[in-house]
This record gives sequence, C-alpha cells and structure tokens, in this order.
Amino acid sequence: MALPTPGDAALPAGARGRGRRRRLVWTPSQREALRACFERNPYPGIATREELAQAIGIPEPRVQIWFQNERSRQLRQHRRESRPWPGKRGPQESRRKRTAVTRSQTALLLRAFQQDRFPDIATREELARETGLPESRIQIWFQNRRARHPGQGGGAPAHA
DNA sequence: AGACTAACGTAATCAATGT
DNA sequence: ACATTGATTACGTTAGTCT
Repeated sequence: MALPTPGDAALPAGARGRGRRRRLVWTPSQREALRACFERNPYPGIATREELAQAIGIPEPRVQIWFQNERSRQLRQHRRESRPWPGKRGPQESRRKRTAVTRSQTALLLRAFQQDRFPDIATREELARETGLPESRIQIWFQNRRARHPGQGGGAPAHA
C-alpha cells in the first residue's frame, strides 16, 4: 500500500517473471493538464510531450502512453456512438529524433534478447544503465526486434 | 466483485540512415 | 534503389486501483 516496496523486494532472480513498471496514479491537476493538452491535439509531437511532461512532473514516456490509451478510449467511444473521429489534422508535429544505436549497444542488447525476448522492467532498466540508452528506447527496441526476428531466444510469449 | 485504466503486447506503417 | 531499423499508430490484453 505504501511506498516501501510492493512486498517482493528481492526477486528469486532465477524465476524473474512478468514484472511491470509500477503503475502511476494521476493527481487531479495532472489529469486536467493531460486532458487540456489532448483537446488541443490528440497527436502531440515530441516537443509538446516533453513540455507537458515537464509541466506535470511525469516522465515523457508515461505521457506518450497516456495519449495512446486516451486515443483508444476516444476512438472506441466515437465509433460506438457512430460519431466521426475529428482526427485533429493540424500541421503534423515532429517525431522523436531517431536514436542512434551503436554497434556495441546493439551487441549488448542482442545478447540480452537471446536470453529473454520479454525482459521485465528491472532488466530493461539495467540494460538502459549498461547501454546509456533511455529505458523507453530499450522497450521499443525489443518490440521491434521481436516483430522482425521471431523464433529466437528462450522467453516464451506465455499464451496460445 | 466489477469498472476503469496504466502498462504492455502485436501488426502495420512511416521515416531516417547507411549501403 | 534498396535494406535495415527506430518511431508511431490502432487495437487487443494484462494487471493494479478504486468504488
């Protein structure tokens, strides 16, 4: 319930299973800021996301995920009510700049991938520390890698 | 217990960069 | 020109929060 660890401080290390990042709980003022920004543009570029993240004191990747989830909610509701999605076609804001992954970083990630295609948050944080890349980029790297190189490594999808 | 939703997954696609 | 690969999208699933 409180901050001091959810209970399983030291994982068995051998059986590290599905460990997600700790779920955030928005404050009312953070919700307000997110919704206001969304109303202006449901497809914010990296600059807008960074600015908002800074303003409400939340990491940018969490803001990005919130926008993805919020669009899903809105799209579904609009579809359910047979209402058109306003698309919000303003001038397209720019993406995050492509991250340059070096040879050694790739090699390190590749080794990790061969061991586990679905690294938990602790492992991703560790890889982030070892490579110097942001954890969010590590996560994307694994998503792209899994999609493009199926059938490698040991980690199982864990579902039919 | 059930509703809501952050976190996370896939698949398709856009787009930068190197050859 | 083309291949490789990082970034973004839609949409579905998993699991934590809250009533």
